[in-house]
Amino acid sequence: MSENDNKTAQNSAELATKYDPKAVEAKWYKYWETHRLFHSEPDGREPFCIVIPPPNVTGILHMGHALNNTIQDILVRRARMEGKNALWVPGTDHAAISTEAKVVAKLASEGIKKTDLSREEFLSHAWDWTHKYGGIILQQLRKLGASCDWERTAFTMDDIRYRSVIRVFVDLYRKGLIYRGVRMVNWDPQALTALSDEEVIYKEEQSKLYHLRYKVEDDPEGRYIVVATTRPETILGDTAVCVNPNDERYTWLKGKRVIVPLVGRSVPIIMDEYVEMDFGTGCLKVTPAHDINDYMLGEKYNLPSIDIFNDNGTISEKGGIYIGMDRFDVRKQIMIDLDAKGLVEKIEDYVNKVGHSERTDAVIEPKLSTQWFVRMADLAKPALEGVENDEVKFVPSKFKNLYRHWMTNIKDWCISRQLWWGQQIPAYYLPDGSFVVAETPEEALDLAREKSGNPSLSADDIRRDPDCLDTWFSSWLWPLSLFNGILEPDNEEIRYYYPTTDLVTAPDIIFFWVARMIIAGYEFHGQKPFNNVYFTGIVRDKLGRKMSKSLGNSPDPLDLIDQYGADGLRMGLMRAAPAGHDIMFDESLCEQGRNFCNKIWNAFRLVKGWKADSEIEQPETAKLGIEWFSNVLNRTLAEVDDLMKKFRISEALTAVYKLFWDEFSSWYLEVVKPAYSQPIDQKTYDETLRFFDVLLRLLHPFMPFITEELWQHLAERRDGESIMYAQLPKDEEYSAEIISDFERLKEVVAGIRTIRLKRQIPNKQPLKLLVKGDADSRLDTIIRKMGNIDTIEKCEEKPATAASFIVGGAEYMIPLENSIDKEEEIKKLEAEKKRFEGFLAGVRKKLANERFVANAPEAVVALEHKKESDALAKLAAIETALAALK
RNA sequence: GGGCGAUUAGCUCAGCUGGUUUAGAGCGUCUGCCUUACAAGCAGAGGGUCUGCGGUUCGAAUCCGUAAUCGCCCACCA
Repeated sequence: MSENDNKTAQNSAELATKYDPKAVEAKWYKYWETHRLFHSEPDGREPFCIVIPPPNVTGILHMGHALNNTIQDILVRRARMEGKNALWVPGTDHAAISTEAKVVAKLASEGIKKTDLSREEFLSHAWDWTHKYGGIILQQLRKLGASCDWERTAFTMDDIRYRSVIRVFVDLYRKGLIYRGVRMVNWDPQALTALSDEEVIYKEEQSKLYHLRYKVEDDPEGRYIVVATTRPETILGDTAVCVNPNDERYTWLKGKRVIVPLVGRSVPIIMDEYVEMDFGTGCLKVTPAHDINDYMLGEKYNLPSIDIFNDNGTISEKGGIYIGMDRFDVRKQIMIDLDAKGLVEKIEDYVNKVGHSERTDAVIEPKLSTQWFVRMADLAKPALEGVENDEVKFVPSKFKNLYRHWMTNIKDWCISRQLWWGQQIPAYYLPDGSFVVAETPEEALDLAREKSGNPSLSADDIRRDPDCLDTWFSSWLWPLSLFNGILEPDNEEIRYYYPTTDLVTAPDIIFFWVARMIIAGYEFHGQKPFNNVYFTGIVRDKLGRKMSKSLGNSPDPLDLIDQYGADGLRMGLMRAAPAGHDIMFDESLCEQGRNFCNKIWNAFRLVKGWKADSEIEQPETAKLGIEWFSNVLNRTLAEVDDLMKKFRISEALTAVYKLFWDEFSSWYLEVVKPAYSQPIDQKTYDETLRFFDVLLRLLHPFMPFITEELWQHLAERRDGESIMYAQLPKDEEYSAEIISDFERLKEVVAGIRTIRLKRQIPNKQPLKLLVKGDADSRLDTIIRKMGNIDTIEKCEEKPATAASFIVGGAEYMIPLENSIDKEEEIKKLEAEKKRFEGFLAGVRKKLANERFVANAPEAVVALEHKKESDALAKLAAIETALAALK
């Protein structure tokens, strides 16, 4: 490959006028990979490490991934170029619920029911599925340019990670931090499993508040009370009605019983202050089996609990009626039946929040069941402290509040899932119903024999818990388990790479994952898992809506790469993505990125097209241009360094963007550019290539492909070398004065160009420039070149027909043959005069204020004085210009 | 119900230890250019008084308070 490319590099005329990412990206990615340039092993250098937030193994790349992984890649690539031993570890997550759901659906389409399969058979289908679809997303990450060390690709269910999870479970159990118990849990009737609190998403929904009549038992007057509920189907499980004891409307009910409609069950009236008197009717039906609050009331008053639902959300035998019907169908039917009996008082519109499963979106059913839990309160303490004292730094820091709130109100974590796809809980039940917890079946048997006092117990006598662990129970170990830090806590890799450097993730998994990793880090390794957490924003569409499959508003990142190139997509995403702020994504952002690639490409074509000649003397313009640009370059290097340290990545990219486009292309290249088909002097040529080299290095973390491509055209290199390892210059000095002098020059040139535009003077026609007043002539040669000025002269009297503009304290004039529009000139000058008079008045007001002069720092006062004198000079120039006109 | 964040140009956003010229960028708009690196481009122009009100300060887009609007997170009100 290099032979061919080097040939094209010899002659830029062969480079296309447009950059074509397709031809370049695949080639370089392969080059990087085959030369193992992403690979890292422990050595003497300072480590820099990021672990990828493992995407769902069967998932595909979406915009959130694109953003998140671009940021990680930028950080890793930059670290490499700073001389660090940079490692980015990739991997995927087994995503228990969603993968199992996909496999179940696939089997169903083949007419196979999960219940007909053994656990082993099902798992073999699941592994087939994982191997077939797994890792697609990792291929997609390659398209994005992600410089992951693929040799280290891990999976939350592979051997090391599986065993790590089991070891941790046993460890926590033995520490008394894992327990098994009956609790009200969030049940997903579609996935048929319990969920943790974090996996429930509450959505506001338009629903109804049904007012139902419950007859008072044996009441001679035939009175009834009205109960308000959003879930009439649950009356099948009612075991009481509750009112507030202070509610005078209902004191007559004390000690009475009411009849549950349709089912005809007699239930007691209980009195508890939990009931709000002013909500609904003030009467609350109590269904201990299907509502967390009712459950607590049931416990308190010793009420029976009737579980009227099957696991799949249909009515169970215990419901008595509607057996086998779906809960939502029952809701409709029961209202018809109640209405027929005259038991419906009224139906109101009502907005309430309904819990949905994060994975399946099914409406969650609160359900009593036996599950495994992690006791969190003590585990959370060191993790809370670590973030509070910035040992783990959050960027932006506002997420500390969120974290603190969650950590200080942390609930026990329900970790068992009624699934097969995942790490099976290592608990083994004895014939008597008690259990032991152990890493292996052998160990479990030993423990069981010991516990039962029966040495003849065999493996067949003990039964392993069929449930699996929550996926997050494996991903919370990720920064440790990737380096085998759980099974071998003192190995070389974990010692070298842990704690990792940065974690990049979206804020919506701060509790699911980030908080728990921090907890796990302190608990299982005595150390934080990472130094910094960078929270990205959420990618939204132009209208601010979250991107989602159902809305169809999410572009496919691969399509975008196809259209704009990976660099274009990366650039577009990053320009709009400050930390922690959601980004309103618009394809025009990618267009900008693509255009920028093209700009770089064409700047390169220009430079490579020059013929250098060592016989030619370096012109003054080039000398001055080089002096100026190297200062601007150094200033930007420092600026970018500072911004990157603060994770202000989009600002850093903006700085680089402007440096390349505005300063380098629009000014520097134009200043040093030789006349058409003329050779350039060797010195300027070499300097320009040097600048280009530094610019490419600076750009590389953001735009890896085009920079690698051009870097290889720039200079000869050996096979296996890459810009990836070219080092960034650091701590270069610059002069602010040289830069500001050039800024003034830009104003002068812009002034000349404006006059040309307004007067319709072609750029080709050379002009004469007259200068009146105090002006530095050091950069005059550049003014000549950039403004196409043939002579610059000092002058005292303004010619009658000269158009003019003012920069600093000097007036610049272009004598014109045809007369000028006096009125317009005067108007313009008057406006400018007014502006500066206002400005001057402000400055003088400050300076006249004794307290300002006394209190403000010296430098600030000096600056005000400088502003004053500058404004005075400018005003004087304006005045003389006006006088000359009038 | 609690908490957090936002409100700056037509749009999307910078401006994060108060003073760097009475606010910057990109996109869009307007004007003139196919000037042999780039029309995916070049050269220019216009456009905001920083959501309202009050305060602190010599000085406020920046700090404090308050109101309004929007967004997010958390919470067991049927």
